[in-house]
Amino acid sequence: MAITYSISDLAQEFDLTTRAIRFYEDMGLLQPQRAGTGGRSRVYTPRDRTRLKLTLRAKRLGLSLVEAKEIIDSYDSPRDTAPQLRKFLVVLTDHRVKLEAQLLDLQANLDEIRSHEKEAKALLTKAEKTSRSDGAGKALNPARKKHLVSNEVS
Amino acid sequence: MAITYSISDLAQEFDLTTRAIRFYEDMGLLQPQRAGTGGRSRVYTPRDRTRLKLTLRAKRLGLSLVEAKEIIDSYDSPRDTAPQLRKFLVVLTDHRVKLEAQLLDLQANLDEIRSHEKEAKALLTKAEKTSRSDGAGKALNPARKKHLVSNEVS
DNA sequence: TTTGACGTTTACGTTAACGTCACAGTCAGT
DNA sequence: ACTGACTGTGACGTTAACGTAAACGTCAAA
Repeated sequence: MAITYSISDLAQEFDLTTRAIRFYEDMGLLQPQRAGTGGRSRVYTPRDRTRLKLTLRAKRLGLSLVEAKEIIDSYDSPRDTAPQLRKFLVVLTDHRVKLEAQLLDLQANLDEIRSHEKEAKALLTKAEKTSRSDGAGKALNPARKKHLVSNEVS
Repeated sequence: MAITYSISDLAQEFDLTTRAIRFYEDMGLLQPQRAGTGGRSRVYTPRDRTRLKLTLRAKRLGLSLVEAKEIIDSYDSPRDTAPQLRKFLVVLTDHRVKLEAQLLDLQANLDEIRSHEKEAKALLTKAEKTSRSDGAGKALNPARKKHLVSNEVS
Protein backbone atom coordinates (compact mmCIF):
# COMPACT_ATOMS: atom_id res chain seq x y z
CA MET A 1 0.00 0.00 0.00
CA ALA A 2 2.46 2.59 1.21
CA ILE A 3 5.10 3.84 -1.18
CA THR A 4 8.44 2.09 -0.93
CA TYR A 5 11.66 1.99 -2.91
CA SER A 6 14.28 -0.64 -3.60
CA ILE A 7 17.92 0.19 -3.26
CA SER A 8 18.35 0.42 -7.00
CA ASP A 9 15.30 2.65 -7.29
CA LEU A 10 17.07 5.18 -5.15
CA ALA A 11 20.40 4.54 -6.81
CA GLN A 12 18.88 5.35 -10.17
CA GLU A 13 16.93 8.36 -9.03
CA PHE A 14 19.89 10.00 -7.34
CA ASP A 15 22.61 8.64 -9.59
CA LEU A 16 24.40 6.73 -6.87
CA THR A 17 25.79 3.24 -6.62
CA THR A 18 24.08 0.81 -4.30
CA ARG A 19 27.37 0.63 -2.50
CA ALA A 20 27.13 4.30 -1.64
CA ILE A 21 23.61 3.87 -0.32
CA ARG A 22 24.64 0.96 1.88
CA PHE A 23 27.52 3.05 3.06
CA TYR A 24 25.16 5.81 4.10
CA GLU A 25 23.26 3.21 6.05
CA ASP A 26 26.45 2.20 7.84
CA MET A 27 26.94 5.86 8.70
CA GLY A 28 23.51 5.85 10.28
CA LEU A 29 21.91 8.12 7.72
CA LEU A 30 19.37 5.57 6.56
CA GLN A 31 17.58 2.76 8.37
CA PRO A 32 15.60 0.87 5.77
CA GLN A 33 13.22 -1.90 6.65
CA ARG A 34 13.91 -5.42 5.50
CA ALA A 35 11.79 -7.74 3.39
CA GLY A 36 12.01 -10.91 1.31
CA THR A 37 13.15 -14.34 2.46
CA GLY A 38 14.67 -13.89 5.86
CA GLY A 39 14.44 -10.13 5.64
CA ARG A 40 17.35 -9.88 3.31
CA SER A 41 16.55 -7.05 0.94
CA ARG A 42 16.24 -3.43 1.98
CA VAL A 43 13.03 -1.48 1.67
CA TYR A 44 13.12 2.29 1.75
CA THR A 45 10.27 4.54 2.77
CA PRO A 46 9.64 8.08 1.53
CA ARG A 47 11.20 9.22 4.78
CA ASP A 48 14.42 7.40 3.88
CA ARG A 49 14.25 8.96 0.46
CA THR A 50 13.96 12.41 1.95
CA ARG A 51 16.83 11.82 4.30
CA LEU A 52 18.90 10.69 1.34
CA LYS A 53 17.93 13.78 -0.58
CA LEU A 54 18.89 16.02 2.29
CA THR A 55 22.15 14.15 2.65
CA LEU A 56 23.08 14.71 -0.96
CA ARG A 57 22.20 18.37 -0.78
CA ALA A 58 24.38 18.73 2.28
CA LYS A 59 27.18 16.97 0.46
CA ARG A 60 26.92 19.33 -2.46
CA LEU A 61 27.42 22.17 -0.03
CA GLY A 62 30.61 20.57 1.19
CA LEU A 63 29.40 19.01 4.44
CA SER A 64 30.75 15.67 5.59
CA LEU A 65 28.39 12.77 6.08
CA VAL A 66 28.77 13.10 9.83
CA GLU A 67 27.78 16.76 9.72
CA ALA A 68 24.90 15.93 7.45
CA LYS A 69 23.74 13.28 9.86
CA GLU A 70 23.86 15.65 12.80
CA ILE A 71 21.67 18.16 11.09
CA ILE A 72 19.23 15.73 9.58
CA ASP A 73 18.91 13.89 12.86
CA SER A 74 18.17 17.15 14.59
CA TYR A 75 15.33 17.67 12.14
CA ASP A 76 14.01 14.32 13.23
CA SER A 77 14.66 14.69 16.93
CA PRO A 78 11.92 15.18 19.51
CA ARG A 79 11.00 18.77 20.12
CA ASP A 80 8.26 18.43 22.66
CA THR A 81 9.90 20.17 25.60
CA ALA A 82 11.35 23.63 25.90
CA PRO A 83 14.96 22.46 26.45
CA GLN A 84 14.73 20.30 23.36
CA LEU A 85 13.40 23.23 21.41
CA ARG A 86 16.20 25.46 22.60
CA LYS A 87 18.84 22.94 21.62
CA PHE A 88 17.21 22.52 18.26
CA LEU A 89 17.31 26.26 17.77
CA VAL A 90 21.01 26.39 18.59
CA VAL A 91 21.79 23.74 16.00
CA LEU A 92 19.72 25.52 13.41
CA THR A 93 21.31 28.87 14.08
CA ASP A 94 24.82 27.45 13.97
CA HIS A 95 24.13 25.88 10.66
CA ARG A 96 22.50 28.99 9.30
CA VAL A 97 25.52 31.08 10.24
CA LYS A 98 27.79 28.71 8.37
CA LEU A 99 25.60 28.78 5.31
CA GLU A 100 25.40 32.54 5.35
CA ALA A 101 29.18 32.76 5.40
CA GLN A 102 29.32 30.36 2.51
CA LEU A 103 26.78 32.47 0.70
CA LEU A 104 29.13 35.43 0.94
CA ASP A 105 32.00 33.38 -0.49
CA LEU A 106 29.80 32.27 -3.29
CA GLN A 107 28.62 35.76 -4.12
CA ALA A 108 32.18 37.05 -4.13
CA ASN A 109 33.23 34.27 -6.43
CA LEU A 110 30.34 34.84 -8.78
CA ASP A 111 30.95 38.56 -8.90
CA GLU A 112 34.55 37.97 -9.83
CA ILE A 113 33.69 35.49 -12.53
CA ARG A 114 31.04 37.68 -14.04
CA SER A 115 33.39 40.61 -14.18
CA HIS A 116 36.04 38.50 -15.89
CA GLU A 117 33.47 37.15 -18.28
CA LYS A 118 32.38 40.62 -19.16
CA GLU A 119 35.92 41.79 -19.75
CA ALA A 120 36.79 38.73 -21.80
CA LYS A 121 33.70 39.12 -23.95
CA ALA A 122 34.48 42.74 -24.58
CA LEU A 123 38.02 41.89 -25.62
CA LEU A 124 36.76 39.12 -27.82
CA THR A 125 34.31 41.24 -29.77
CA LYS A 126 36.99 43.85 -30.19
CA ALA A 127 39.33 41.14 -31.44
CA GLU A 128 36.80 39.89 -33.95
CA LYS A 129 36.15 43.32 -35.25
CA THR A 130 39.87 43.82 -35.71
CA SER A 131 40.30 40.47 -37.42
CA ARG A 132 37.51 41.30 -39.85
CA SER A 133 39.36 44.39 -40.95
CA ASP A 134 42.91 43.09 -41.12
CA GLY A 135 42.79 39.37 -41.98
CA ALA A 136 43.14 36.35 -39.67
CA GLY A 137 42.50 36.37 -35.94
CA LYS A 138 46.06 36.70 -34.74
CA ALA A 139 47.30 38.69 -31.79
CA LEU A 140 45.33 41.26 -29.91
CA ASN A 141 48.02 42.54 -27.64
CA PRO A 142 46.13 45.22 -25.79
CA ALA A 143 47.99 47.51 -23.41
CA ARG A 144 47.35 45.08 -20.59
CA LYS A 145 50.03 42.90 -19.11
CA LYS A 146 48.43 42.83 -15.73
CA HIS A 147 47.62 39.36 -14.50
CA LEU A 148 44.19 39.22 -12.98
CA VAL A 149 45.25 36.90 -10.22
CA SER A 150 47.85 39.24 -8.85
CA ASN A 151 45.27 41.74 -7.69
CA GLU A 152 43.28 42.01 -4.55
CA VAL A 153 40.42 39.67 -3.79
CA SER A 154 38.18 38.90 -0.85
CA MET B 1 61.83 46.40 -1.64
CA ALA B 2 58.88 44.39 -2.91
CA ILE B 3 56.50 42.84 -0.42
CA THR B 4 57.20 39.22 0.42
CA TYR B 5 56.01 36.68 2.95
CA SER B 6 57.59 33.78 4.74
CA ILE B 7 55.82 30.46 4.91
CA SER B 8 54.82 31.04 8.50
CA ASP B 9 53.53 34.51 7.66
CA LEU B 10 51.05 32.92 5.34
CA ALA B 11 50.40 30.05 7.72
CA GLN B 12 49.46 32.52 10.42
CA GLU B 13 47.39 34.78 8.23
CA PHE B 14 45.30 31.96 6.81
CA ASP B 15 45.40 29.65 9.79
CA LEU B 16 47.18 26.84 8.00
CA THR B 17 50.11 24.63 8.89
CA THR B 18 53.29 25.07 6.92
CA ARG B 19 52.85 21.49 5.91
CA ALA B 20 49.62 22.38 4.14
CA ILE B 21 51.27 25.25 2.31
CA ARG B 22 54.10 23.04 1.12
CA PHE B 23 51.51 20.53 0.04
CA TYR B 24 49.79 23.17 -2.07
CA GLU B 25 53.14 23.83 -3.63
CA ASP B 26 53.50 20.15 -4.49
CA MET B 27 50.08 20.36 -6.12
CA GLY B 28 51.36 23.21 -8.26
CA LEU B 29 49.23 25.88 -6.69
CA LEU B 30 52.15 27.94 -5.44
CA GLN B 31 55.63 28.50 -6.82
CA PRO B 32 57.52 30.53 -4.26
CA GLN B 33 60.98 31.85 -4.89
CA ARG B 34 63.86 30.65 -2.78
CA ALA B 35 66.27 32.65 -0.62
CA GLY B 36 68.83 32.22 2.16
CA THR B 37 71.93 30.06 2.15
CA GLY B 38 71.74 27.91 -0.93
CA GLY B 39 68.21 29.08 -1.68
CA ARG B 40 66.68 26.97 1.03
CA SER B 41 63.79 28.96 2.44
CA ARG B 42 60.68 29.84 0.51
CA VAL B 43 59.71 33.40 -0.29
CA TYR B 44 56.16 34.21 -1.27
CA THR B 45 55.05 37.17 -3.34
CA PRO B 46 51.68 38.91 -3.15
CA ARG B 47 50.76 36.91 -6.22
CA ASP B 48 51.37 33.69 -4.29
CA ARG B 49 49.34 35.05 -1.45
CA THR B 50 46.46 35.80 -3.75
CA ARG B 51 46.60 32.37 -5.30
CA LEU B 52 46.53 30.90 -1.83
CA LYS B 53 43.55 33.03 -0.92
CA LEU B 54 41.68 31.96 -4.02
CA THR B 55 42.57 28.36 -3.28
CA LEU B 56 41.12 28.52 0.18
CA ARG B 57 37.97 30.17 -1.02
CA ALA B 58 37.54 27.48 -3.63
CA LYS B 59 38.06 24.86 -0.95
CA ARG B 60 35.39 26.41 1.22
CA LEU B 61 33.02 26.03 -1.69
CA GLY B 62 33.80 22.35 -1.88
CA LEU B 63 36.22 22.30 -4.81
CA SER B 64 39.16 19.94 -4.83
CA LEU B 65 42.66 21.33 -5.04
CA VAL B 66 42.93 20.12 -8.60
CA GLU B 67 39.76 21.94 -9.58
CA ALA B 68 40.96 25.02 -7.76
CA LYS B 69 44.23 24.87 -9.64
CA GLU B 70 42.50 24.59 -12.98
CA ILE B 71 40.47 27.68 -12.39
CA ILE B 72 43.19 29.76 -10.83
CA ASP B 73 45.60 28.80 -13.56
CA SER B 74 43.08 29.85 -16.13
CA TYR B 75 42.98 33.24 -14.46
CA ASP B 76 46.70 33.40 -14.94
CA SER B 77 46.81 31.97 -18.42
CA PRO B 78 47.61 34.03 -21.49
CA ARG B 79 44.61 35.63 -23.11
CA ASP B 80 46.20 37.49 -25.97
CA THR B 81 44.63 35.67 -28.86
CA ALA B 82 41.00 35.11 -29.73
CA PRO B 83 41.12 31.30 -29.29
CA GLN B 84 42.66 31.74 -25.87
CA LEU B 85 39.97 34.19 -24.97
CA ARG B 86 37.27 31.83 -26.12
CA LYS B 87 38.69 28.97 -24.09
CA PHE B 88 38.95 31.22 -21.08
CA LEU B 89 35.33 32.18 -21.50
CA VAL B 90 34.27 28.55 -21.64
CA VAL B 91 36.07 27.77 -18.39
CA LEU B 92 34.54 30.79 -16.72
CA THR B 93 31.05 29.98 -17.87
CA ASP B 94 31.32 26.36 -16.78
CA HIS B 95 32.42 27.43 -13.39
CA ARG B 96 29.74 30.06 -13.12
CA VAL B 97 27.04 27.53 -13.97
CA LYS B 98 28.26 25.27 -11.21
CA LEU B 99 28.29 28.08 -8.71
CA GLU B 100 24.83 29.19 -9.68
CA ALA B 101 23.52 25.69 -9.10
CA GLN B 102 25.21 25.67 -5.74
CA LEU B 103 23.65 29.01 -4.99
CA LEU B 104 20.23 27.47 -5.52
CA ASP B 105 21.04 24.62 -3.14
CA LEU B 106 22.22 27.09 -0.60
CA GLN B 107 19.14 29.26 -0.87
CA ALA B 108 16.88 26.25 -0.54
CA ASN B 109 18.75 25.12 2.52
CA LEU B 110 18.65 28.55 4.11
CA ASP B 111 14.96 28.93 3.42
CA GLU B 112 14.28 25.63 5.10
CA ILE B 113 16.35 26.45 8.12
CA ARG B 114 14.79 29.85 8.55
CA SER B 115 11.33 28.42 8.38
CA HIS B 116 12.20 25.81 11.00
CA GLU B 117 13.78 28.47 13.14
CA LYS B 118 10.68 30.56 12.95
CA GLU B 119 8.44 27.66 13.85
CA ALA B 120 10.66 26.58 16.72
CA LYS B 121 10.81 30.09 18.11
CA ALA B 122 7.06 30.40 17.98
CA LEU B 123 6.62 27.11 19.80
CA LEU B 124 9.19 28.13 22.35
CA THR B 125 7.58 31.42 23.27
CA LYS B 126 4.26 29.65 23.49
CA ALA B 127 5.86 27.08 25.78
CA GLU B 128 7.32 29.72 28.02
CA LYS B 129 4.03 31.50 28.30
CA THR B 130 2.38 28.23 29.28
CA SER B 131 5.07 27.40 31.82
CA ARG B 132 4.66 30.78 33.46
CA SER B 133 1.02 30.07 34.08
CA ASP B 134 1.09 26.44 35.15
CA GLY B 135 4.44 25.74 36.81
CA ALA B 136 7.58 24.07 35.41
CA GLY B 137 8.42 23.80 31.70
CA LYS B 138 7.23 20.27 31.09
CA ALA B 139 5.57 18.97 27.99
CA LEU B 140 4.17 21.07 25.21
CA ASN B 141 2.57 18.33 23.21
CA PRO B 142 1.06 20.36 20.43
CA ALA B 143 -1.17 18.62 17.92
CA ARG B 144 1.84 17.90 15.76
CA LYS B 145 3.34 14.47 15.40
CA LYS B 146 4.54 15.16 11.92
CA HIS B 147 8.25 14.74 11.47
CA LEU B 148 9.70 17.56 9.48
CA VAL B 149 12.05 15.35 7.59
CA SER B 150 9.34 13.17 6.17
CA ASN B 151 7.99 15.95 4.00
CA GLU B 152 8.92 17.12 0.55
CA VAL B 153 12.08 19.05 -0.09
CA SER B 154 14.02 20.26 -3.11
C1' DT C 1 16.09 -25.96 -14.97
C1' DT C 2 19.24 -22.86 -16.29
C1' DT C 3 20.12 -18.16 -16.92
C1' DG C 4 20.17 -13.49 -15.85
C1' DA C 5 19.15 -9.60 -13.11
C1' DC C 6 19.15 -8.04 -8.70
C1' DG C 7 20.28 -8.41 -3.82
C1' DT C 8 23.39 -9.56 0.29
C1' DT C 9 27.78 -9.61 3.27
C1' DT C 10 32.71 -9.40 3.95
C1' DA C 11 36.81 -7.46 3.05
C1' DC C 12 40.53 -5.29 0.98
C1' DG C 13 41.87 -1.20 -2.23
C1' DT C 14 41.96 3.76 -3.42
C1' DT C 15 42.17 8.87 -3.51
C1' DA C 16 42.52 13.43 -1.41
C1' DA C 17 44.40 16.28 1.83
C1' DC C 18 46.90 16.77 4.89
C1' DG C 19 49.18 15.16 10.01
C1' DT C 20 53.07 13.48 12.22
C1' DC C 21 57.32 12.03 13.05
C1' DA C 22 62.46 11.97 12.24
C1' DC C 23 66.44 14.21 11.25
C1' DA C 24 69.15 18.11 9.79
C1' DG C 25 70.62 22.91 8.49
C1' DT C 26 70.46 28.10 9.87
C1' DC C 27 70.38 32.08 12.22
C1' DA C 28 69.68 35.59 15.94
C1' DG C 29 70.49 36.23 20.69
C1' DT C 30 73.00 35.36 25.05
C1' DA D 1 79.74 28.04 21.80
C1' DC D 2 75.07 26.96 22.98
C1' DT D 3 70.15 27.36 22.95
C1' DG D 4 65.83 28.04 20.79
C1' DA D 5 63.01 29.31 16.96
C1' DC D 6 62.40 28.62 12.24
C1' DT D 7 63.02 26.11 8.02
C1' DG D 8 63.81 22.16 5.03
C1' DT D 9 63.24 17.33 3.04
C1' DG D 10 61.70 12.68 3.13
C1' DA D 11 58.62 9.18 4.48
C1' DC D 12 55.03 6.91 6.75
C1' DG D 13 50.22 7.43 9.03
C1' DT D 14 45.36 8.87 8.91
C1' DT D 15 40.48 9.93 7.75
C1' DA D 16 36.53 10.16 4.65
C1' DA D 17 33.92 8.27 1.18
C1' DC D 18 33.31 5.25 -1.38
C1' DG D 19 35.21 1.44 -5.39
C1' DT D 20 35.97 -3.18 -6.44
C1' DA D 21 36.05 -7.98 -6.16
C1' DA D 22 34.60 -12.49 -4.27
C1' DA D 23 31.17 -15.55 -3.21
C1' DC D 24 26.65 -16.42 -2.37
C1' DG D 25 21.07 -16.34 -2.17
C1' DT D 26 16.54 -15.52 -4.94
C1' DC D 27 13.26 -15.04 -8.08
C1' DA D 28 10.90 -14.40 -12.52
C1' DA D 29 11.38 -15.60 -17.38
C1' DA D 30 12.59 -18.68 -21.09
